[in-house]
Amino acid sequence: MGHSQADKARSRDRILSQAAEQIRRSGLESVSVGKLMRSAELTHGGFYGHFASRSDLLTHALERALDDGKAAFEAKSAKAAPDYGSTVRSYLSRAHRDSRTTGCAIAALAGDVARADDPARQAMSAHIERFIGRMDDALGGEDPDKAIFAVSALIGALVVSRVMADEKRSDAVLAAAKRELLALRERD
Amino acid sequence: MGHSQADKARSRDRILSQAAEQIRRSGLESVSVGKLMRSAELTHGGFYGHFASRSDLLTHALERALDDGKAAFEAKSAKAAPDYGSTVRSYLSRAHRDSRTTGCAIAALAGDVARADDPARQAMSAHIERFIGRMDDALGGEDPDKAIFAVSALIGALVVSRVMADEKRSDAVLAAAKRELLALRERD
DNA sequence: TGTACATCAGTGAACGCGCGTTCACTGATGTAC
DNA sequence: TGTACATCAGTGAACGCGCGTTCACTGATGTAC
Repeated sequence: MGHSQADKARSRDRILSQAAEQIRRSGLESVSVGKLMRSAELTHGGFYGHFASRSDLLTHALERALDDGKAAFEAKSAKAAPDYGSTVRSYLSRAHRDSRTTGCAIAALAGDVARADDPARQAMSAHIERFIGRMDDALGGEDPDKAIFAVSALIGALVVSRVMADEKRSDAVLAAAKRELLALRERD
Repeated sequence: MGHSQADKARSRDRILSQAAEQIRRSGLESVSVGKLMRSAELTHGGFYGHFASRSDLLTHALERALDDGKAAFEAKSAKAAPDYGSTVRSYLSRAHRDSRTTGCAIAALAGDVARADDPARQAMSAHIERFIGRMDDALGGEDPDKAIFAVSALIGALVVSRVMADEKRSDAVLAAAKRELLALRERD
């Protein structure tokens, strides 16, 4: 336990990154202050030096999860201007399906956020819009509806593939969506 | 408080339907035994005459929610063999988006079930497969992948539309998905 | 550069509360005669 | 059909526990001189 300002910043960062992982693993409401602080190697009393309340932490943890997910995803596509095909293939890969804790946080938390308060919905909406924007660019920007639809379908297919109890059927969902979304580019 | 066997069956039914509503409103883990029993106009002690544990109740409540959602949806399409176009239009209506508590439970709970235990994923998987089967019939049964994709995209678009904080953008998600999914039928 | 001291990051006991679950009890139900 | 009684649906007090939050405290940090 350090006492410097730099230590405090590092503590906050550790708390947030543990919280972000936790909400993606088990949902927005799964975070408990005591367990969270223990996982960040601190004691529960110190929590309120970093956040005003558990609910305040949740807002920041959601933002962090969304940023982490985007960063992980953009790191993979590497290039400044990722193309449509590789985004679809990477998003609908089995590796992405199986890494809920590090993958796209929109897919991991959309169901939770749909019933959350306005700040949470605002935060996720902004990330979805950015995702749509990138897809629109990748599609040439001629038909914004295609980008909106592609993003919705990517998220839907990933979520459904994570529900399917039978792995072969789960794979089939990813494969079907991949095929149809790649075909979408050619259409009209 | 009745004491007959018929009364007990009615009590169980009331508990389950309250629980099903609750999990669709606020998520699988939001159910508390005390509040649930109060909402079913009983006291908490009686709960264990109906279910072995809270977790046992959750499994049954999920099944109930899935059945309720399917029933509500099939009642709307009325016919024995609902067609593809009307299913898409009804699923992606603003009315459906705005009635999370009574609409499709797959969309309401997919995110929760993706991180739930195997029984829950089995139960929802079965409902998704049935939905895919109906869509495959409606599409003529020539390309099963199309039905898988359509179901994934319907669920994704509904979930995303429920996240969007701006109502116009939420409407745009529904409209874009509607257009693209109706076009899907004509393709190949 | 060295000392004195205010600041403040982190600790851990304590709080009131709601949770899931158990259990002795009450009294209506429904069956055996 | 009428009575005696076993069954059992539902009640409500009690349990141990973990929760979010507060607070007096400790001791390292970093600043003023």
